Amino acid sequence: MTTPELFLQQHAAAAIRSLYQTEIQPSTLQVQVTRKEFEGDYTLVIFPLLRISHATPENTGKALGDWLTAHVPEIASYNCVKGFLNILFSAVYWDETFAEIAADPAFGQLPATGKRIMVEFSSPNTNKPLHLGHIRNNLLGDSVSRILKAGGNEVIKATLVNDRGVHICKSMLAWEKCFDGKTPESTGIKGDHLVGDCYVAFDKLYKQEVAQLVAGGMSEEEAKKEAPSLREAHEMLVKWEQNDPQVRDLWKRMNSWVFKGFDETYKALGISFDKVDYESQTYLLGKELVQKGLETGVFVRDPDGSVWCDLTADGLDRKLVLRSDGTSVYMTQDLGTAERRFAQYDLDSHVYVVGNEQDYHFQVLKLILGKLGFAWADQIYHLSYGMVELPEGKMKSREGTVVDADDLIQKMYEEAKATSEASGKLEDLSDEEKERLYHIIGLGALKYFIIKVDPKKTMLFNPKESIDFNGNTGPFIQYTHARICSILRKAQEQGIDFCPKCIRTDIQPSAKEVRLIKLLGIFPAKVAEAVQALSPAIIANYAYDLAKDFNQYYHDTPILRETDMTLLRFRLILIQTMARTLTSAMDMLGIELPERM
RNA sequence: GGUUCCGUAGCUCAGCUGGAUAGAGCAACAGCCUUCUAAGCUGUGGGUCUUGGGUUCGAAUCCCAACGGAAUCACCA
Repeated sequence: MTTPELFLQQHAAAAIRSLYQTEIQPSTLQVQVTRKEFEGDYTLVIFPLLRISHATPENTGKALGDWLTAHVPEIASYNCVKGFLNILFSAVYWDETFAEIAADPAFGQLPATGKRIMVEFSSPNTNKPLHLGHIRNNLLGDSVSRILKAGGNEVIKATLVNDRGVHICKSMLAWEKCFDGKTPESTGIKGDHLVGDCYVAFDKLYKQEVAQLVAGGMSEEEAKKEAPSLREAHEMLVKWEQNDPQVRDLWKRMNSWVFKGFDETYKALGISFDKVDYESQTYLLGKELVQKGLETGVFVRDPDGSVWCDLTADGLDRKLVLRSDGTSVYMTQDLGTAERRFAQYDLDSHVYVVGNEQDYHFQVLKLILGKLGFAWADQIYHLSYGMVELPEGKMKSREGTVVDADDLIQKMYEEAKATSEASGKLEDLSDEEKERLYHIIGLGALKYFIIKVDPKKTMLFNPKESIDFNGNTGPFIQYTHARICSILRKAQEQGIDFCPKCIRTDIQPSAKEVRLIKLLGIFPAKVAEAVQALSPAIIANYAYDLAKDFNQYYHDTPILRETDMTLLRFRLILIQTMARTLTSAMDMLGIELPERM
């Protein structure tokens, strides 16, 4: 399908060839949607053409406009304001464009690229429950996966669970010391929260110890290193690495609590993975790469045995890839994991959804992989997203200012329930159906709220003002869809038959209908843009525009009271197409659209 | 200090491959439920697009500088 922009560019280029005997690349012509205060559908910007026409903007525009209306049947009329040539397409053109969209079952799906892409996201630590920051990560990762899929790619959703390290030992230690053998079963506390409580308890204990040491005359810096609980945690990590059965057992036990808790949260968020890696199984990867790098001179070994990569020539620092004791660091593991994944899955590219505090890390990762000679190094994308901040600033787990994921999801559900009950529109539904709806709506509000903002920007969340259900929100779009479904339901009850394949092309669509068709037509371009930018926000804002436009249309077009059957069918097909487009856009965001609410 | 990112209405955000008078929502105010769902629609007020230069016929958008904010610069992950 050619877009109106392309269509106009091509014909305008032909006009220029004919009028001025000049060849011009159609893509260099500037075409935009006409601003609504002017009459027209699309606007060709004339200014850049003046050096070809050697005439005033008005005369150039008039010459082009005359040529176009005379030679292109789809162009009905034009007007020229200053250097802007506003073009009106004929009704037939819009009908045909719309017929194409409506008849295309895969509208908005881009052609298959044959590429396989891995998207890694979520990657939680197993020492505390998920919070709002993780929600942003999860939603972005899930949505980007869906967008890439709509963009014609095969997508593998992966996560790397950070299940080992000192932080877990801290929780384990605190559990042994102060939790009297409490379990999720014995307390009824969700596993990840219980382990999170242990982590907090550790921190409390640790701080007390540091304070005591400082009171005893030690410097604060030294006290922070010497606190007995921290030493114990480190000893525990060493035991873990030596496969000490007792430590391993506790580790497995506590991790299993956490995994069970995470599963619930993922389920509530509607998120799943195709591939789950555990750091306890991958943390040794990458050591052979270090060896290889040493042989090829990419890395150098310092006298103390540590191995480094010198990136000063690239404007960065020296980066450690192996400690002096021969153990690996984060970077080592990431190098190895990337190599293994590309080889194992024959990936064409790999997206990492990780917060912007790791921008530097990924810059280095990419560089090193390139130096090691992997051709796919430049196919690694770091989808770097900004932090979620509270009005008081950053969330700090130690100060108890984190917004817990489970709590937030629950709160959204409750508000959806309260709002729905107040409206009283769902009384005939079963309790089960109602529960499902409250969940869909609450989650829709939460997801949309987070995903509509540009990933790279820091975003603000105010827990005191609950996430809105009015205006530019998920529920607004869900509501719009429910209204559309309601109309289609009623049309069906009345026995009106309409199928997208048989749109008559002799209808004069109203201005609002033309606007809707135009907006629908942009959708594939929006998908392409979102794929390119790895940004769900583009799709979210598009979906809102579509819903907003529909609501205005809905308000003053009495669709079901139309008596002309041809026009009625046209309208029904139009709103059916709207529903389909809305559904596929929201599907890319992972937001469900209820048929009523 | 080096590097990267951000700065648009009272608040939260769009717009950024340069184009016409900078857009939504929230909050405030005024209307619209006998008509397909009022989680909606219409209207009013609200802006030096942080500032200053530059490029251009034309800049919120591109370049440079300043100011303000964030991230990062570990033998942490």
